[in-house]
Amino acid sequence: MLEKRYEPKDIEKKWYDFWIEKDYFRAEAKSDKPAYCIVIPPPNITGSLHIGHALDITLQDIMIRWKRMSGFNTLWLPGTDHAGIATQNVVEKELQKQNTDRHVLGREKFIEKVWEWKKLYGGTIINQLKSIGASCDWSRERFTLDEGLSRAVKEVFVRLYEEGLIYRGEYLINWCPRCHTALSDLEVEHEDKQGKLYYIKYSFMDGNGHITVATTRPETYLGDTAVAVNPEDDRYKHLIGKKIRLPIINRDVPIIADEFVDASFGTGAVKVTPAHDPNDFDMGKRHNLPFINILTGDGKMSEEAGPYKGQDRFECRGNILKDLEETGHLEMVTDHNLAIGHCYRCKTIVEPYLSMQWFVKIKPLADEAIKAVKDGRVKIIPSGWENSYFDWMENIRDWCISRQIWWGHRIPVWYCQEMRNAECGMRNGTIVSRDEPKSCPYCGSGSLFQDDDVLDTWFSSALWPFSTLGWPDDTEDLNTFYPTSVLITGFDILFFWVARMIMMGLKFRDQEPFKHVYIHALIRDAEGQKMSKSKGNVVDPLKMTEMYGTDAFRFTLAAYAAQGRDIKFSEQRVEGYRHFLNKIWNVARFISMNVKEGEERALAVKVKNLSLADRWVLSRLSSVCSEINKALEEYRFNDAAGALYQFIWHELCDWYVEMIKPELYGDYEESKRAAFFTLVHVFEVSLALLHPFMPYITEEIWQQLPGKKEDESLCIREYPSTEDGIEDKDAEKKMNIVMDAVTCIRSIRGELNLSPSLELQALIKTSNSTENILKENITYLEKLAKAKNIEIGKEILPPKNAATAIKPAMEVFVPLEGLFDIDAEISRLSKEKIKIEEDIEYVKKKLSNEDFTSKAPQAVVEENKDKYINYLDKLQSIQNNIDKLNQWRESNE
RNA sequence: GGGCGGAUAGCUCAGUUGGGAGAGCACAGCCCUUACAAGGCUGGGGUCACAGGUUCGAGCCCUGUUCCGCCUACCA
Repeated sequence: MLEKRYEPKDIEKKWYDFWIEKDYFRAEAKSDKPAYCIVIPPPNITGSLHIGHALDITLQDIMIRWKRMSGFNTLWLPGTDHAGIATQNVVEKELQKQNTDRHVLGREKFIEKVWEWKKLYGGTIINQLKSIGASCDWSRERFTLDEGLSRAVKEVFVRLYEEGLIYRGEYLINWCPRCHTALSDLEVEHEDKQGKLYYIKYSFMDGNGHITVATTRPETYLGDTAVAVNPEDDRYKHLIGKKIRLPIINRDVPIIADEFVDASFGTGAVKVTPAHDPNDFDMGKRHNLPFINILTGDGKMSEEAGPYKGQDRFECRGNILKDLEETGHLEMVTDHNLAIGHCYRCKTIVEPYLSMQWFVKIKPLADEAIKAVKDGRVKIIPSGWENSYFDWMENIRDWCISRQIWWGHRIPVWYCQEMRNAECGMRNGTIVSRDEPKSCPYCGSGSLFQDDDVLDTWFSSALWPFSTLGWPDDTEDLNTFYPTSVLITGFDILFFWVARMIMMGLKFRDQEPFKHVYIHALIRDAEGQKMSKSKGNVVDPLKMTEMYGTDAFRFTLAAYAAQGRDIKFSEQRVEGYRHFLNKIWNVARFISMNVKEGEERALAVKVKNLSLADRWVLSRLSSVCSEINKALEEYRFNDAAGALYQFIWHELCDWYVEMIKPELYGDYEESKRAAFFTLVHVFEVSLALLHPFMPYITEEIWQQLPGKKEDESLCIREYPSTEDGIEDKDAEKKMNIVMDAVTCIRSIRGELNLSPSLELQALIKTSNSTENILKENITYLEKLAKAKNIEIGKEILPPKNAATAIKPAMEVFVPLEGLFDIDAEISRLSKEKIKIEEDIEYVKKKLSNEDFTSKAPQAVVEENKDKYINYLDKLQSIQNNIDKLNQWRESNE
């Protein structure tokens, strides 16, 4: 006998340990079974489980458990990401607390520190994944800085370099002055802000007059090396070639002509700062202008800033504005909206900054990745995301991959310091190598030093689907599981990660890394706001599992996961699904209460005499099985969850269990056994269907269920298919008639506020076809409608003082005697009458429209004609009853 | 600036080839009926954002408008 309440805590741990001990989650490198593989989006080692992970993990676990049960050789490959900048930041903060910093420690010692930190805290998130039931193959867990993955990174770097797809050069990149490193374009978050447009007067060198330029960043004027105008702009044509003198610092720069300048914006004259603006950079190249870097790496003004040297960039802006104003060079200031780039890790405003960096020439890789999606080798679900993917891929720019931090994959490049011969000189002493070279392969010098930079973390993540499987070695895992089956993740890393995996997978494996990409929603709070620590509106998934149990939480996430829409998370809904678990738990208790000694074996007996209820529920089960499988196949998690909820609660519990109670409590052994067998069978199959969604409670109940299958765990029971039920349309049809009759009586009871304990008599006037069905199943009516002395027949006449309910093919009368209120009943029926009259009007209009009858499909026309006849019948019945009631009333008066 | 998505019951959302709108929660009424009051039964509640169009027929397809959300962008 099961406990009165379901207590998740102990049970969850018990079964997770059991599954691990039995090694169910381990995949086979070689197997006759078809392979099914998902690589986990590796969470940061600095992270702890947030609700987005919880959704992501739940959906993956559902797919994995479903496929494992469905007979696949299933691999869910887990791991974590070293998260270069984020992790370095965390450890640096620790050092700060100890009043030291990484430069004091030195590179080697610092990295040791980070590894120590990783050992201590890096496993946190992995344990949290386990706690929500993730059935990963932990024996294959990987970390992006593992020896093996590092080898893959070097291999890829070297090969891309050798093909000319990786190059080094001095360009404008996004620079975070706080993290002290370059960022890729993607790592910059733009935020729209109300800013100012400053109009600065530049006097001509000869002292006569001036030209005004507009800028949002006045401090950069210190780096100006030209003023540009559009060559077609009549206002300025005559000034081209003239020189102006920059205020305060008195540098003389030319006025140049460039097509890029939009004459309609601002004054039509642009200050050109090649070292601090991407457009100006291009112009600088075109016109051979000097590049003056006025900033230092930590966002302060450099040597080039003259009197402003050493000032913080924003402090400097203020000072410069003041000085320009005082010297009469600030013409005016207007409001101006602009998007400002922030570092995605620390939110500091980034600077376009000129520096020497490594880049991936991305176009050739992107072209292949576009093709893979275009011709369907990679399918993105929901397909709406394909547009974004193409848009980004088609306008992609070279990827800056070097980072000026220490934690990460150090760039496998060395520089020869001596460059003893021409060959070495030709290469600028650059040595790109998989292994650390002892001496320069070109000139033999032993004086080498390695590039200081590390690679973008996403560079190693891009290799994840094959580096984790053993690449560059030719492993069995790789042959078995690559390409993987599906990648499940949020859209926020579609470009960061998904797109880059596709590029790298195609490049190095000649095959797409996954066949499907399922993009799920972002979880917001109940008001639709993005969750963030600063807003204080985060929902802690671990708290949810503690309060409601992991299963209820997981089921909630699945039920929420409709495609293409964000999730507004409400705790109430978790509570609702906890009730669902309670319901399931109680059916299990009901079953356990009805098991008697020796009955378990009887379950194996082939039962022949199935009742209508048995046949109905088995038929419903059959269609639910196919519904669930189809929904999961199409990643419609919410539909699958909804179908299970509906079936188990409202069909199995509300109808079936109630219907078989008379049999279970009765003495007729054969039908008792049939009912019990069917109940246990349907429930067992339901548990199996549910298992991927709520693994713990289903396992707990299943283990105690009589007549379960041979397997030692629900984890490895075969996933149900339509054959687990028995399709029986005839039973469904008959059952619907029985249900209609029950509903009629219940409606009368409910609408007249009669007590559920009050037994009612019922007289049912039927058509030919329904009479026998109802007569055969009269016990259901008695039980479910709490009715007695039921009379069924074609010739039934409405008794006096009876309430009436009408359904297709039946009229139900409930005599009420003293309780009967004739006026209330007339008004009840009149309401029904109005409804049906509206219906009739609607269909009549349709049918009398010749266009409809001639142009609509014949089936639709027929359907409406049938409807019309049925409506008329119903109206007739209602009218007859109203007439009768009126007669009675008159005769009583 | 470009692109994408959304607007359906009080709330959160389904709605799969266009054939008279559904669920869960909330609400109201009757019930401690021996699995379950975390429950049962019954019921009320919608101009499917707005305006046009296509069609015999539109929540669904097309055009435009408004509001909201998101992505993207080298708008000085």
